[in-house]
Amino acid sequence: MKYSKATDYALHTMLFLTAATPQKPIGVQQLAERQSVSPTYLSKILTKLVKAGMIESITGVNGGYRLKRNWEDISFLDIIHAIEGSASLFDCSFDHGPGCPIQKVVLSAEEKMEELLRNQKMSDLVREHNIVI
Amino acid sequence: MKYSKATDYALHTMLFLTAATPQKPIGVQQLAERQSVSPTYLSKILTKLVKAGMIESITGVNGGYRLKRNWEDISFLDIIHAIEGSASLFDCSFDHGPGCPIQKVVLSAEEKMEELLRNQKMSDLVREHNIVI
DNA sequence: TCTATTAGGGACTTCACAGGTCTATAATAG
DNA sequence: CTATTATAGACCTGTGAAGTCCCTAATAGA
Repeated sequence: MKYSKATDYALHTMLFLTAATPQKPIGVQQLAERQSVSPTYLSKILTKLVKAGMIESITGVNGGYRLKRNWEDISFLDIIHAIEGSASLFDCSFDHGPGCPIQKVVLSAEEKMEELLRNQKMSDLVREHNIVI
Repeated sequence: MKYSKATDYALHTMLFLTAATPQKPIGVQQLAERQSVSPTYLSKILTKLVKAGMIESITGVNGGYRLKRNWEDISFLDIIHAIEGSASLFDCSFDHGPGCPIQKVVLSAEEKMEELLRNQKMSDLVREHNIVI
């Protein structure tokens, strides 16, 4: 069980955009170079973030990607869910009447993890670590 | 990102063995029937639990699988790690000097989840829920 | 209005791995 | 000796991650 590389790319791109936070959008070309990934592939990933409403894209010359107004509230969990989906990481496929006790345990553990990821905003991370681009 | 079905089978088998806790070993045939999975496949999974030292197998007539002496201390995390491996669920593949801040966040979240899974013993679950086979 | 530049989308490929099956081998109770 | 049980290895199949390629749409600037 692992998070996908796409999630890795998404988190790092958001870190970069948050640390840069320019009015001027940043092209996928530039974003892709920093992570040694192909621009076409990265653009597919970023399109998911656009659809999730975290960033916006500007087509045409001098276009690219840029954070939206609510960017200070974006959490790690937001980004991860946008890429990985929001399905829970365990499904009991067995049949023991009402509610599997195993499922309950694993889901409460998952909830602990998500709680931390929900409370960790990307903007706070940038501020705390004094990350500058 | 999901836990494998193998983990599902392993957890349920351990729940069953813990609730039954007989001196007499239980055959994979019987264990497999309850979960509607093939005996050969389940035996592959249980072999991992044997190698991890959680259960022991007895070959031959009236053989099967049985918990080992330390069975009361076996946690969810023990079982999950035996099946899924112990690798962390996120690897930063980017290069930002010493220590990726994103990696730190995700790993601390994972640690929260594992903490709960480590503290939840299968034997406690059986006792609390009064599970009887 | 044309052109260079940018993102979006669909079709496709490749590879690894989950989730099995099948068969042969080894151990052991009776 | 035989029936029963676990173990191991080879094999198969489907799915999803991780990309690539190419065509289309939008738009800033000449």
